[in-house]
Amino acid sequence: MAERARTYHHGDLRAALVEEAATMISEGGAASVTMRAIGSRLGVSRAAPYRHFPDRAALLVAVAVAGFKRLNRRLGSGDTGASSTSVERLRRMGEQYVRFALEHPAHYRLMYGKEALERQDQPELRKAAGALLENLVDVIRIHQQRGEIEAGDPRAQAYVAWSAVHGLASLLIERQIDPNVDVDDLIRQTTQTILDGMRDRSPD
Amino acid sequence: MAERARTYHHGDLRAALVEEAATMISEGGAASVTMRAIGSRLGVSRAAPYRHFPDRAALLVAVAVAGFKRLNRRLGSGDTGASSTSVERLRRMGEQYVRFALEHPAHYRLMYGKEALERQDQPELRKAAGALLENLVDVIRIHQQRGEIEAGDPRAQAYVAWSAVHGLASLLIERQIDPNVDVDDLIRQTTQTILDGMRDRSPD
DNA sequence: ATGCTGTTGTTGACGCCGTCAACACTCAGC
DNA sequence: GCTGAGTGTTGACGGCGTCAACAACAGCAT
Repeated sequence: MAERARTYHHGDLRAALVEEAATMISEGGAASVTMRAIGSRLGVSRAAPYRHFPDRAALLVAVAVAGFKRLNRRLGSGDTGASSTSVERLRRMGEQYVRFALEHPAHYRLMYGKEALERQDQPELRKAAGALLENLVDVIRIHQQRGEIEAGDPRAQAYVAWSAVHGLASLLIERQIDPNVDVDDLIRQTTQTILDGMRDRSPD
Repeated sequence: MAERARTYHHGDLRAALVEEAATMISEGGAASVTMRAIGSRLGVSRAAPYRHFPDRAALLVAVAVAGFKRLNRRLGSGDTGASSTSVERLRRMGEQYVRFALEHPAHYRLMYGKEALERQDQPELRKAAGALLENLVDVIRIHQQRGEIEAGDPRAQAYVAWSAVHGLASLLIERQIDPNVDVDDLIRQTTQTILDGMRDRSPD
């Protein structure tokens, strides 16, 4: 069941393609994922991937979707327990978000780079990114109810927070930030600034 | 001096290439800028651009640098006068930043997309982006001295603010944000949250 | 004016790419 | 065992970036 020992049919080429593409992306960026190269690496012909994806962009979209799911899982696993004091959970989410991007820069780039996918509105991708947003909205709503975050449309606040961490991740990945600054400090300061800006100041 | 009326030599092909590339990018994205297409559009051969740029990436870098300069000029032109109340100037910078990105999405993408440029550390590009950061640091320092922004490393604060507006611009461009939300409101809320988070709370 | 030299533009060719069409193999179910 | 759908292969086409060899021009010294 494990290895089908060189049969004509691969066994599960589709899954293998997505996995191998992710590996290639981390090694040489999305541009290095060519249909010919990935076929060769998996021991199949250049046209074999077309039995599972209509074109190269579709394969890359599948990889991007997988990335969003991984990221989502990572963010969700952050202590759902109410043990966290204050808005600690939100801070941790932001931190994990940026850390994911730094650990998988090329993959992260692909997830947000519509350019590389050159396609109209991938619904799958939109759904995966949407799930991430929903997660964030939920957490924000919880903290609103606890009075730790000012009232207002939680979706808008989620967009603001998402913008901050995505922007930081993007600038770091694209090497727009002086390598001498302490990344951990910067992450902390970014999340802290956002949280301070969203803190409930009603008793002011 | 204006038109050299079909001579063998173009006159100023280098400048024409950068300009035409920018046009093509706005029309069909960076991917549509091929050496053959741009040559054809300018009435020269496919290899002519190579007399002015070592390869396609170098041409795109030149376009990206031009974009940073335009953006910088736009941000700088925002009322240097001390007439602005409070941190109004910072808010306006953020707004103009995002607006630029929305008006020139493909160009903006190129400016930050190292992937498309697939190159090691373009010093020209680094310098252009660096100028933008310096600008922001200067303005933040001014507001710090006025006591409108909490003390601390202004560079770190600049990175935080930059992250927020860049992230928002990026998410908007990549259509990750529900088109039903009011973009102007979102821009305002983002800049406001960042400014609140950076506001001096020493008399707390 | 003439010829030299460096710059700029052209054409031909190479290899790589995505993709399609036609063909080949394999396997499950009859 | 036959069949048909699913999967993988090969050949071919056009487009791409790029290099090498060649051609036209501009400016300058003579």
